[in-house]
Amino acid sequence: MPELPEVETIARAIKPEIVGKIIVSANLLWAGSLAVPSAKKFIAQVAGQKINRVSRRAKYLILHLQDYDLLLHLRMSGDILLREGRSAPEKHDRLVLNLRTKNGRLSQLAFRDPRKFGRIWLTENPQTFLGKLGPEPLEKAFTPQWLFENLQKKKRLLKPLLLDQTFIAGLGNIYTDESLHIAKLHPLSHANALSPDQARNLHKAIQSVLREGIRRNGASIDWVYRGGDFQNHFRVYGRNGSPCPVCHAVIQKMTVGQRGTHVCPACQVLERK
DNA sequence: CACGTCACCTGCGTGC
DNA sequence: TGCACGCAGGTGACGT
Repeated sequence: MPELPEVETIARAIKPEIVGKIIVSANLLWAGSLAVPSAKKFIAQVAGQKINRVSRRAKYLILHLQDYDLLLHLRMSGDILLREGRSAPEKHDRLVLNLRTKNGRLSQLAFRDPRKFGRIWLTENPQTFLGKLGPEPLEKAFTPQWLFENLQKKKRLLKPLLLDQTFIAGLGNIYTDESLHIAKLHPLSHANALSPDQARNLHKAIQSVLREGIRRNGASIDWVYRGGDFQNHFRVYGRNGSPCPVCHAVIQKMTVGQRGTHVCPACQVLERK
């Protein structure tokens, strides 16, 4: 489930539930989920740490602890679940943090990840792992001007570029397809061929679709469910064979950079350069 | 630098 | 019902 709006939804949901609590202990059920440090160090270092703050950067969820930052990346199938009290780990739990409030109330934070692609970092230097990310698309540094200038510098195909987290941070397959459709741009366009107007439209589309995703609490598809409903408002993603909501042409599915890609052949015309 | 390919994993829907 | 297959919201390591 995890693109920017989904991770943001999770961050907002768990923040009031876990800030101020103490991580009493950690139960690491799949060591492969741990990027850094070693399992032994992780368990020792995380124990006793208070959760001071929760934030998000790109698709990373960040728990700011007393002495470390705990970074969680959900990749394709990860999720975060909170449980009251103490219960046995569930089938796809990869890490469970046992929490306690000052007055002794117990709860758990579970990192659930069926496909085991997700990763966890416990570090004093988060910039080591977050430093190469591009701008946050909903923050000030991401302006139409910035987008145009930086598209000009890239020869790459538009969709793979938008998926590149070092270019812009937070877009994934769904929100990229949706953005391109709103901006009436073809995923196979060359980045440096966009006009200032097209760049401005793309900028606006990216921001509006991410805001819509957040407003709808993200998209919940397949067996991963978080209560969001953006999946009911997709314009093109997963809608191949259905009519375009704008012009009613039949939406087509193609492959771009090994990713399923959805376009309206009438709205998104590939200009040959 | 840009691009393609593969690897990492499990689960679900489809079609035979 | 069983089974093979294709596909999935992401990224990183290669090779050309």
